[in-house]
Amino acid sequence: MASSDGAPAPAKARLRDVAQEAGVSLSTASKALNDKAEVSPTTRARVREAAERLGFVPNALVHSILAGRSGTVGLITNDLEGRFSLPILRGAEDAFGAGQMSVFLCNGREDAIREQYHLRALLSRRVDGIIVVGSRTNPRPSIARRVSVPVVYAYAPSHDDADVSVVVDNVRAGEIAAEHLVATGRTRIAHITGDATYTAATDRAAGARAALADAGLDFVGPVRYGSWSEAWGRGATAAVLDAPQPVDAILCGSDQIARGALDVLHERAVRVPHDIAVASFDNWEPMIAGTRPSLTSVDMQFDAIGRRAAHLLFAALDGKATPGVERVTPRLVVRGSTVPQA
Amino acid sequence: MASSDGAPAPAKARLRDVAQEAGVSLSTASKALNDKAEVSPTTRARVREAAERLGFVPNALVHSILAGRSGTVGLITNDLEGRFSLPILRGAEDAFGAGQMSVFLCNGREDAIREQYHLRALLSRRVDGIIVVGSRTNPRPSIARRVSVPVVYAYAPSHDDADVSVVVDNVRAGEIAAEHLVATGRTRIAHITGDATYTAATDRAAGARAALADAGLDFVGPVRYGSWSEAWGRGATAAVLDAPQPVDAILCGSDQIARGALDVLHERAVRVPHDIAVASFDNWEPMIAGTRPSLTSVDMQFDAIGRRAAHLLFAALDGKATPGVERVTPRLVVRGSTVPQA
DNA sequence: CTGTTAGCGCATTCAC
DNA sequence: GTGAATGCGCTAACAG
Repeated sequence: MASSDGAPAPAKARLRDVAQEAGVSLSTASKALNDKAEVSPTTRARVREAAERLGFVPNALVHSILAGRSGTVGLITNDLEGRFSLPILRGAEDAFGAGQMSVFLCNGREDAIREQYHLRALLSRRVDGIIVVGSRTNPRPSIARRVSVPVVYAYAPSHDDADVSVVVDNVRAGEIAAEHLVATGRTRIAHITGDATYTAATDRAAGARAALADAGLDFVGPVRYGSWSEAWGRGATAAVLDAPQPVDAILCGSDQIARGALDVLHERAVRVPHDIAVASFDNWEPMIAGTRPSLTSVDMQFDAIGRRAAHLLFAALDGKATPGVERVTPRLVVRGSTVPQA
Repeated sequence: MASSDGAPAPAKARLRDVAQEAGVSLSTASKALNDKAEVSPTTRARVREAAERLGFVPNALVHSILAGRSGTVGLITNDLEGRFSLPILRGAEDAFGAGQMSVFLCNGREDAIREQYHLRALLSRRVDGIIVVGSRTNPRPSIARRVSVPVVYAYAPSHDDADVSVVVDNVRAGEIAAEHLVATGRTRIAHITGDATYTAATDRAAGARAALADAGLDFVGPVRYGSWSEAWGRGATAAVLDAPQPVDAILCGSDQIARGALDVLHERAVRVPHDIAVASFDNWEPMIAGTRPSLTSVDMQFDAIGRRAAHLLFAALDGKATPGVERVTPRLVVRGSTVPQA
């Protein structure tokens, strides 16, 4: 098992054993370990020591039954790679306070049956609440009508307005990106983005367009919807460059699309950002890290989503549910693809 | 909360409530729901129906206490992005059988204190076992000497030979990659890889060198250790091309390094794979997806590691622990960077 | 200050 | 067939 030395058999010690070892009664031992009531310091010390010696770890299962709260939450994800889930989990862990709340992570894999299966297991384990993380930003079906614990939807909102959801404000993301391009003097901006069936694509485009309108501008050419791939970034960028109207900036729907764009610009000896600036969305570190120049990108603040989801779950536990969709504001990270760097 | 319709208050139903609703005693209800002993079909049906109506979900906490096994395992990860953890979790979920076993995922964040904290929480929740996922392949300290449940180390092995570990066979990975290059007719192979303090770098290099030796070959030039970045891939590739000895293949320590290499080769109008073949390690989909040509890479089989870890944990639960390090064989994925594609 | 008792929700003996 | 009784590990009221 765990130890190589012939350590004392790691049989789980019970409070009873501790009490016996310390020569006190069950309840005294309990009080001593829980800093309860009046227990003489000597006794307390003796109990503590006994517990230490026996490697006593209180049984949280029992405590959960007694308290009616388990101190656990379920996180149901549908995101295979963990691209969103892990950062969100991190944020949630932070908000919960490490060790206070433990998280059951289960992967629904986009399969409703599987999700139901996991849901049942979570309820059976008496989680205090559930966070559902979607795989895309589109609204998703509510998890179940009769769930006995609060549910918070993260990243992908629930279809049902009565549910509690936290999402990235993609419209705002679009605005932020466009405002930045305008602020750095760009006026002829093309937009290449992903699949139009993703609200992430349409929302960002709408936000950007609105921000441009505020500056008396509009996109040059149509919004070029395609796929979230580098290949599409390359293809669409070539089309943009070959179009009659010149551009001085390309806003890309994702870092991967932007990589494709940079590739083609480099190939055609277009200087970035001097001739054409490039900005994108996601700020996905591994994608960003290697680009030349480094990529200005709008960060989606997954950690913040996780933290807010945890907070909203807490609030719901206290009966203070806040139905509706909360939007987290993304954050622009400026790098060399829009502003020349030292 | 969860439901928008005025669904019946989702107060958790207890077995007692079901029994009452069905007009039977507690134990009869229990037997009926657990397909136990002799209960008249009519009674059983009546109980079932009552349970359904009340949305009864058995309390697994109680069952865990009674059975002495909780049906949960802890997964302690140190991998911030979930790059390894999530695929490993997936594999483990598969091996456990969805819903049978629930997984507590906690993030140690490379912080021993934090890890201990989580460990304590897991033990308190009476997990049946623990899987520890490292952030790099280097051996890591054993989690604790006196842990009362089996522990399996995944990805990064434990320092302690008495522990149970499952890792990728990086030496084999190196061999596989080199064998492939040799099999496709390459004889002058350079190797660019990451930080030499990572065993992943040194093991792969050693494996590749051994395979080359079997073919009467050796690397052209020194193994170029650096960092796991595209920038290093670019820099080192330039150095390789500028060196006096010509090469016909570059083996890269990671997909990111390979991206950097492809970049420079493309820039210098070197044809891949015609003039120089490129192969790498990790087979990380998002990194691979956009390259031109697509990248031949050795897949690290994280799912398999997760599955094996789960199996080993099961075995240990049955008292059949298998101390030592088990190595999972990686798998070559051939693409256009080594073999011209249709 | 310390010990005794009841009971959390359920499965599992046993009697009836 | 069915139901009342014991107990899992622990804490919260009570007594002493």
